[in-house]
Amino acid sequence: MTLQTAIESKVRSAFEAAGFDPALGTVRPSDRPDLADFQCNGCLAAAKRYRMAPQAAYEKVAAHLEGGFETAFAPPGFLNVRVTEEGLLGRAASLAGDPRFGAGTPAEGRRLLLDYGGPNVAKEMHVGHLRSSLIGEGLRRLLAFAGAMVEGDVHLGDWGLQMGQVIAWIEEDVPEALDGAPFDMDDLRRWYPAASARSKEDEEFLARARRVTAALQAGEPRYRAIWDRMMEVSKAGLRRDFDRLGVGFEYWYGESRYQGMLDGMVDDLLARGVAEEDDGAVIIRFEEKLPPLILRNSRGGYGYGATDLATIKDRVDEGMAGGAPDAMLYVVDARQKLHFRQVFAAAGRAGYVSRDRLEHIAFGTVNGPDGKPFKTRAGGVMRLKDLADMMLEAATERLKERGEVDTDTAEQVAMAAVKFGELSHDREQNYVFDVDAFTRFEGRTGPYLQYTAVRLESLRAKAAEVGIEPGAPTLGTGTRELILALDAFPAQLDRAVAQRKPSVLAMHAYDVANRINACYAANRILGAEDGAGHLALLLLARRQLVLILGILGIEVPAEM
RNA sequence: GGGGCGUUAGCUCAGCUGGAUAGAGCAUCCGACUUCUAAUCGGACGGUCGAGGGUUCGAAUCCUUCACGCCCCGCCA
Repeated sequence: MTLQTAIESKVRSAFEAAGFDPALGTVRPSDRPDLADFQCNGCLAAAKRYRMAPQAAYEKVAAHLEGGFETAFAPPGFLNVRVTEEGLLGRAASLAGDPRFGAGTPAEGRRLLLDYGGPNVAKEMHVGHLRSSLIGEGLRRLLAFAGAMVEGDVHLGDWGLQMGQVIAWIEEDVPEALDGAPFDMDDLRRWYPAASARSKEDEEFLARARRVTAALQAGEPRYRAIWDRMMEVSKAGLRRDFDRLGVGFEYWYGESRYQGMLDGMVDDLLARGVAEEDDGAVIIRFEEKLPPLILRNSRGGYGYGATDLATIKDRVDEGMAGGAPDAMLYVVDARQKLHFRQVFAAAGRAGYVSRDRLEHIAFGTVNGPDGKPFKTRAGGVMRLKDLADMMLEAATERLKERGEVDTDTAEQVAMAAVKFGELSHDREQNYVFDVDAFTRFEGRTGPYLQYTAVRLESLRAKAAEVGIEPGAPTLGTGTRELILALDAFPAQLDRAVAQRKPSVLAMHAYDVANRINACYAANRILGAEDGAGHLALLLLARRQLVLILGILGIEVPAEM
């Protein structure tokens, strides 16, 4: 049990014993660490509800409080709690024997299917894919740690007009490829944007792309063959990018998987009166002021409304390992919010799955320093690989200042900067992608967290050399703050899980690291009388830090 | 026109759902390595919380109006 929950339980009982609503006894970390470790604001509410002075309410509650902590009244009506030194040391001792640091399993037994990544075939991944990939992977690890059974599906954009566009482009510009001439990711990287750009300005080309799309979907062998090869080349490239980020999936399904289901699904929905025809298109209407979802356009083609709905049906029917998921989580750009509301409502209406089992984990746009969606100086989007290489170069430069550069270490540092840079932001907000800020490794960054862990390991080794082994934790400058931070982990985990936000844990990790470093600076280990006790505490904190970094997908190098 | 999100320190962002003196990082300035990794630590500077009105003991937080910005709105995904 954490200090916070233990104290809260006592405070609530005291409120009850005093004749007040126990719900008023909510305890939280204090806003004023100079005055208290925890605070309860319930006396203010009690004063109002039971018509008495806040201090009188406090006196009544305090009369029933005892054990392990000191309380004080502070105007206008705060109940301040200070943990005793014995209480702190006791908590440190109990944490030392707990690999999970008191963390519960708020997602225990839940079977969750996570849809994230979502790259398009034939198109290289760029910085825009970072958010979905890293938030998705972070959530997967977070939820798994919280006791859930989680599986991920990359949900490739491998079908539809975009594919027709590229094939139409190939047919015209590099017809030999259609006849079997080899091509690679670099070729695809040129073709896709060219095809996409041309579709916007050349109506005739767009019309042709539509015909190609229809033919591909109808199974035209030559188109199908080149599509297969594009998939092969593309997936290999995507795997490289995902591997480098440490992002993995159980399923590499794509939109193409559901194509065979669409006719039957739409017919069924029409027959059951869930869907209806309108202007030649098939749509689902909603009672709420929600625009209808288009399943099939007037030309008989299917868009992603139909595909996404079929995906849900398939995930319920085929499920994950061991059956249907309890919930499906979509880590997708916030701009798709309306679309998912429609699709989720449609899934509910169709009877595939109830809406409360579908969640859109929306995230904001990555903007450039100008406040508009991020573009490179050249005006294009930055490739994921280019970003990673740029980070690697920056990390290598930094490591050079210390001596020999280990390539793996440089890569770990670079990825830590990328991941923490992403995961420390609230996913729901847009954020500014600033190259200079990203390649800085000081302050609230991934490398700072790694550095904190690395120097402690170094310290442990040096201490061992001179015969200092971690002993029973002792208190010193900054140790109170450190133990309180470690104690807060279970609550932060609960919050991160409830809000589906790895960023909550990222912030907590920084908090822990910050306090570790303060202790490190203030308390000498080697040659100090209580060195063994402080070392124990630092290493305990390091263990929690490394645990959280693991959840965030950040590795800790041996040296840096 | 309808809807969503946002506006907090020079910059980038927190602020645990109504509480104390609104907090970090970066930037700037001042300190701290002959002894454990200075990618660090300590301190200073810096804010009419977009504007007005309201709700109440109390508002960055809730309601409302307005301004500005980004985004979405039946046959692209």
